[in-house]
Amino acid sequence: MQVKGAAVAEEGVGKKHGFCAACAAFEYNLCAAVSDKAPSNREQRNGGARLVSSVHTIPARRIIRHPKEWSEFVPIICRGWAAVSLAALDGRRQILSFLLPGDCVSTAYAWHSISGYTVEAITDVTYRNFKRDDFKSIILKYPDLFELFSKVWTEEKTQADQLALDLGRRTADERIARLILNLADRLAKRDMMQGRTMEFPLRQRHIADAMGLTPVHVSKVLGEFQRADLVEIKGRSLTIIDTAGLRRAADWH
Amino acid sequence: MQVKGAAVAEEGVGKKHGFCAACAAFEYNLCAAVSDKAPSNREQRNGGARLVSSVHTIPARRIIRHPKEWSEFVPIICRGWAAVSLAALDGRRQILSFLLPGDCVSTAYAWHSISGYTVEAITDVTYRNFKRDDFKSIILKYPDLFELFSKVWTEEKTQADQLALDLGRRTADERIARLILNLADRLAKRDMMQGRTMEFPLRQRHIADAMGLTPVHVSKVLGEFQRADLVEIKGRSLTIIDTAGLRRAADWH
DNA sequence: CGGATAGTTGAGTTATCTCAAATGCAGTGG
DNA sequence: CCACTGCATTTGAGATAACTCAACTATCCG
Repeated sequence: MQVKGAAVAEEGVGKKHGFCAACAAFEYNLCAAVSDKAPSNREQRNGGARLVSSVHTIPARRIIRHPKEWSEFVPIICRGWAAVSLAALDGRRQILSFLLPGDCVSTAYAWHSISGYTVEAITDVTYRNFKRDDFKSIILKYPDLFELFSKVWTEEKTQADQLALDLGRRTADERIARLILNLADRLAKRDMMQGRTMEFPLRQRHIADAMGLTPVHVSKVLGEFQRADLVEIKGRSLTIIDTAGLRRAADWH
Repeated sequence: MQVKGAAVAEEGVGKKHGFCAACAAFEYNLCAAVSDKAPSNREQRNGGARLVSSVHTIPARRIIRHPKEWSEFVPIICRGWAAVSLAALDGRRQILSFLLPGDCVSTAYAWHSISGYTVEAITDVTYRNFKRDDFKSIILKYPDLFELFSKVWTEEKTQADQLALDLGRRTADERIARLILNLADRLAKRDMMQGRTMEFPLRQRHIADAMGLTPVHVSKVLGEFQRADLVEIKGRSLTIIDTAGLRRAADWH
């Protein structure tokens, strides 16, 4: 499938703004990373360049990227939630990040064939594969697109570093509270919050794998949080009831 | 101080190869990151561009970068060991990486003013500050220098992700064994190993802060390792006695 | 309805932490 | 050269956060 300039009207990200999906993705990420600047008009700029990409839809629990795969595509999430993880030899898993619509699995994919990471759909996911070389040259061609990209890149690193701080130095309660607040923030930037309520498709084993804990323990902590009226989890959605309390529990800035 | 092409003869990295310090640093990092390719001749290429930089030397334990500082310089280590860390509000610290000669504090510094990180000298350290804008434009000007840079960047991210896996999913023994093996690898790439012996200036609190543990516990683990004849630590140097055993303890690939 | 996956709860275990005291060791000033 | 101060390390005893195991319940989906 070929995408040229403003030619794509697509579900989720693409649809919303009605221009090139890759740019939309980065605009999203830029918002998340840096400011609230409204997406600008980028159509004519990419008018000349051709960004080859293909859309895929995959059901929940399915693998999007296998750790042994050396792909030459840059995947960007259009709809749904996914998880990027790393595994030790004996199978212990660590989830490095949850991907939301507009997220790139990793900006590193833009430069090199990467392997070792597992990307897994949490909900049904639709994503878009960009050919690395095209992606790369588009980014390098337009300086402010590159600027955007480098911000996303930096933001990605910041997140990774914060994760290390969480895993190394915070208690289970703090970690889980932070995860919730973090997700709430990211969803808010995407207009995916209904007030204080968010869609929350994560299973407790996802939370456990992301925060270096056991599902059993996650259950206990989440139970406490609910009994303390910090949050309410019902069905597959989560409502933050006591923001201040949750922040306190999270040792939030 | 101005550095132009091959004009610099400098201690450590620079001296060894006798060409532009920034390139040398990246060559080093490239070696560490990707391959063993011998540094190529890069003089004439940078002949036209001017890279402004200044050299600083700082005693052990002193801060190189304060978390509240928004600097417009990209610091690269020339000599000595340093640590990059992040702190929570209440002072809990997580060391994200140890910097060796040739390392850039973070490639993210090349694009943005970053704050929040502490960089601290472990031994006496001499480092070089490059003006960000110059640094940036040099990198963008020469495609294969950019290629190099992107590899370092990717490697940095890989390390951060592995750290998360370590902190989230591995035992104290594994973490410490891996840290040692990791450092040995990195030092070997820099020709800084004498056989199986390396200079080892880390205090146990550095190891603790890097691996999300307590100094007390680090002491105990290190004690076991020595009693089990895996390593020997004497003065400020460490010798790997039983590589296979240490690897086993580390759950090494 | 049945079979799988997910979540809850309790009891007992363990890795790691905290506290504290003792020792070593390096640099400083008298 | 010695005493002194400030760090670093070692060691032990006791505390605790998080884990394991296991049984039970709830939820989902064909």
